[in-house]
Amino acid sequence: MGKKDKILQAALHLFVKKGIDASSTSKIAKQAGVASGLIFHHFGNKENLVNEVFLKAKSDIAEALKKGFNTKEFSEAGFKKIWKFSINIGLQHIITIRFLHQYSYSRFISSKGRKKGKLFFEIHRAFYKNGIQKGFLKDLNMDFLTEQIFEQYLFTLIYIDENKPSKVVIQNMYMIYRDMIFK
Amino acid sequence: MGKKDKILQAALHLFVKKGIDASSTSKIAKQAGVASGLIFHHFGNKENLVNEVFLKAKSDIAEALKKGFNTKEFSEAGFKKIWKFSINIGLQHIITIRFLHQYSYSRFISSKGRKKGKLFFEIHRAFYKNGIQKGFLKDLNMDFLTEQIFEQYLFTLIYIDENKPSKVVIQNMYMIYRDMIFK
Amino acid sequence: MGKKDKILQAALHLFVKKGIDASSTSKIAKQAGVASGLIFHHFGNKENLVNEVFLKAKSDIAEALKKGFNTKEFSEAGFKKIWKFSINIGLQHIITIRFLHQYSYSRFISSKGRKKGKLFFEIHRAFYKNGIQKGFLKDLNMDFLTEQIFEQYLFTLIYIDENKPSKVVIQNMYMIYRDMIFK
Amino acid sequence: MGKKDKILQAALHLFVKKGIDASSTSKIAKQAGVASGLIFHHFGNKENLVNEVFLKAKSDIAEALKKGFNTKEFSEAGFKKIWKFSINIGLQHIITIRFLHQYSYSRFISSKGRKKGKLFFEIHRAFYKNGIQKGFLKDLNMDFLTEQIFEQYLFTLIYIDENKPSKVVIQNMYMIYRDMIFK
DNA sequence: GATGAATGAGTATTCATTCAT
DNA sequence: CATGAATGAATACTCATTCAT
Repeated sequence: MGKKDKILQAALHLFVKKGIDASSTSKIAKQAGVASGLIFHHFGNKENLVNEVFLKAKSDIAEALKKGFNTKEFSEAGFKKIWKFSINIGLQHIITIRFLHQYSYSRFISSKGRKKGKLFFEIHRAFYKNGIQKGFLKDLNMDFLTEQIFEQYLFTLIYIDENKPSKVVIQNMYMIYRDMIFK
Repeated sequence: MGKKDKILQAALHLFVKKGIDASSTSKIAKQAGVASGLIFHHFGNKENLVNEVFLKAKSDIAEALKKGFNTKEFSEAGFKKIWKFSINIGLQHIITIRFLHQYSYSRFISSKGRKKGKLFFEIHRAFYKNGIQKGFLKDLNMDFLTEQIFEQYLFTLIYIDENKPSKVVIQNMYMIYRDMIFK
Repeated sequence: MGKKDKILQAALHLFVKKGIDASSTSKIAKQAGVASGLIFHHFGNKENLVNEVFLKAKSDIAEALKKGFNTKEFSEAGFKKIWKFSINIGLQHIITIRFLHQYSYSRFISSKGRKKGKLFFEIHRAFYKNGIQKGFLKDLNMDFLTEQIFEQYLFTLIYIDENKPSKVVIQNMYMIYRDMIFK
Repeated sequence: MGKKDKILQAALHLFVKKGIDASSTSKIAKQAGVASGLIFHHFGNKENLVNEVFLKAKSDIAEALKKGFNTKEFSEAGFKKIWKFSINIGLQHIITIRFLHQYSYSRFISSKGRKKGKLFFEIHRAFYKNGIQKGFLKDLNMDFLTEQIFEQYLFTLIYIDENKPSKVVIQNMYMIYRDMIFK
């Protein structure tokens, strides 16, 4: 892995563990095993670093989730399959998920970064749109719907990771999820 | 207002606007119009100050919401009334709400503080419990249910504050909310 | 001497010896025997410190020179007396003089500071004005005249300090000086 | 223009605008449109670069002024002609002039560099010497005289550049200049 | 209760310089 | 000749906290 990637990785982990403000650039550099100046050579300043971590996080999750979408045709069974798959993927990327939960809507992410980040999930938007058109899903504002679903997705993953609930509880969680958006 | 309260108020506003890490005690003191040393005279250290801000926030919201609960008997109509009332109250205390959204589950709040904070909402837990017993609500783990509801409440308020949605959209938001927890 | 004054003094000496850019605030603090943070407590930032050093320098010199002016009435004999007196005073404050020579017209001094600094020399301006009115001095733009004279004064002092010239040479220097401005 | 010359030019401009300490090698490289390493390839270190900029500056000015000296025979009329010519030349090279004014006697220029720099002005020294011998100029120490004249020349140019004075004022400035050194 | 001078470790960032390519 | 990634010491400035008044 190149040194730039090592910085991104170390930053992601520290941001989640300690918070962005409390993760000094020198600690990030030490953790990444590079000179402190290299962060500024590659990213210019800490703010840019944070935004690049964010973009990589969104991109990584979007990439990993993509494999679950083998169709644009919405169906309830298909949705449940995707949900299960997505939860599994999310638990495999739990650090990245935690970062997104903590910072997606924080002052650390510029609105430019937020906009760029949304582009990675076009495939999901299309799927939900199809669900609305076919009459499965509530006819909600698309923007609100997708944000709500993603927030809920993140919250669910963190709850699972922290409380290791039984299969029954997870089943309950799915139901809540489904009832929120299905007609 | 006493100087101690001025400090608490200034801290709340700065924490929401700039973040806790980025709100230095000296800036808080300046904003409150008091000497920097006074914060340590009253609160000992910054950590204690943060936790007292948190406790006051929870207490203020709980106190304000109390007036909406004139019964412990759960009913769908009563729930909707309370929901509307709570949204109005929340928008009147939007700064406090934002603070709770950002920091309730953050590393800044000690587990002791979090526990204390839950006590203020006994009245709500009782109400939901009654809702489960009467068969209105899904038979979910009480802890998960209340956390989920409060998170959802905060998210809704912030979405409304930021996007000023139409009555129809707010109605939709209520429906999502209701379908999540009602059987 | 208070700690604030110790900082001003240490800064003056370092600025002259090493240059302003090369005199780090931590070196200034160490030289002054105070904590590094105290500079920022008292002056806010390095720029302000530099400007306060400048103002103190101008004020100190102006104060010391004042004693030489017991009249506002210009005369050639009086002028020569004042010149000799001023040279002696200047040599006693040679560090301060060097600071003014190096930085009075540098980018380190704000135009606001420069303006304030001029006020200290009202007494001189009045004296030269009188000299022009009485027909002793060339009828030059007052602003140009006084700046020219002060620059020349600083240059002379530094030449004397560095080359320790004989009385004859100093006499020559006076003549140059006189011929520049006398009709 | 070769890349080496581009570096020298960019350095000159930045040194005048921002100061030498505040002009980092990487900024110089960026301004010159070359890779940062190239400065060290050509000049070894920053100090050498500064001294080469200085030498080029002196050489450029000396070269440009040379054309005004078509005689070694001093005369008052000749001197005035040369003065006017030199002021015009100086204004055409104002950046270079400013560099010399700021740094000729600064700690950035090594004594070796200063000595080398003086060689470019042999033609002037000879001219003034002739002026002393012929009884036009005061019988001052040659070293003091030439330094004084050059300092005065630089100061005059900067005053003109900054204040755009009228012809009358410039005429006054010449008179001061003349009276300083003429018997 | 209230002030604000004083501390010194810590922060983001810059810098001159090196070196493999 | 030319590039730009990489280094780590140094810099201006901030911070939580203490303490004498």
